[in-house]
Amino acid sequence: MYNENDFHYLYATMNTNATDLYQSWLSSLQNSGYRLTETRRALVEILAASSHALSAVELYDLGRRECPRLGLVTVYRTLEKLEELGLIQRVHQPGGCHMYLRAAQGHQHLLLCTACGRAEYFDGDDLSTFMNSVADQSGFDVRDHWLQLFGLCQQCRDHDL
Amino acid sequence: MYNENDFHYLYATMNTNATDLYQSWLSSLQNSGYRLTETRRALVEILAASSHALSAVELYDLGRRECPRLGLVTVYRTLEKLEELGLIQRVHQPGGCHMYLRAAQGHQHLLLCTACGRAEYFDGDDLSTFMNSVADQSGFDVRDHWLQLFGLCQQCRDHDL
DNA sequence: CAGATAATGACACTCCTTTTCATTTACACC
DNA sequence: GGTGTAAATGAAAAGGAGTGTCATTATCTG
Repeated sequence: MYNENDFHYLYATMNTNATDLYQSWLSSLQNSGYRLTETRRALVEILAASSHALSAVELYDLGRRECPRLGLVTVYRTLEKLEELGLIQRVHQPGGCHMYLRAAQGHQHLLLCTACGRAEYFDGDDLSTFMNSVADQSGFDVRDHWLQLFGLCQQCRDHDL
Repeated sequence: MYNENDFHYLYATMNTNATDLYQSWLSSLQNSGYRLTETRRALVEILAASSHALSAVELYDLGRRECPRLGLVTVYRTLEKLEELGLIQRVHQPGGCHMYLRAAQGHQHLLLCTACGRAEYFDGDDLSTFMNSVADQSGFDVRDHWLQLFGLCQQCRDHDL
């Protein structure tokens, strides 16, 4: 079962995609006039590599491994900047709504494993037909949507039997 | 624009549907061994009649009109019980995730007006085809989903013209 | 290398929510 | 209808998450 304190689940080793993401996030920060500090690099690296949505405290604990002097305030401020730049986004789950994950690209939607907490994006079919029919029936001018799916990821299904 | 303190928007006069809901919620509470107090009736009445998701404090302020001695603690406990019974559910919005609304029935999904805050349910087309295709592609065993649409409701569109 | 200023971490503070506890109230039973 | 028991209430206090303040440190520019 998913254990919030088991960082093995929270922080996978960095793969090529994550490295690209890491570099591009650093560029984004720099292009927006933000400085690249050791602390910030560490936090960005963790977030870019994470396969799970992270809370501020989880990120704080992970960050302190590399920067023992890290303060929780810095974590909040870093999350704030990354969200402002559209690089990460908040993830809402039944258990809590203050977790952060790399932002969706285009029409991606979120798949969350209820057992291990893993978060994945999938490229959603276009839902605009559906949305238009809703708009017609309701009188709403639909401008945005959130779609999240919950279930068991491949690994957790395998473990179960 | 939507003003949190303007209760006219938050608490419409009770219509027939709301009365039915109110009565059935009271029965649910009673059937589960909970007692029907004056305070509880008032809070249930407000929630059943509300066209907007309400925060604890909003419910508190509305409740105090009928029960001036009402405490905020009671509001939290009442929300807890109603949620436990599946009568209300939390609504997650960009601005906050601690608002409550009557629970969705069956395959209903949520429509939220970003201008006035009005919340409506619509009977969603069955998304199971879509979900199956996601399951096939991702390896996830999809068990549940959240779908929320954001936009402008009819009234707010008219006002904006 | 030096100056300007962004970023940091410690501390204090606010806001939302939960816990504790004495009092009040609803319901079941007689 | 009274009466007893246990749930429900409200006040006060405690807990936790997130935000401001400020002196110090670090980054980037020139």
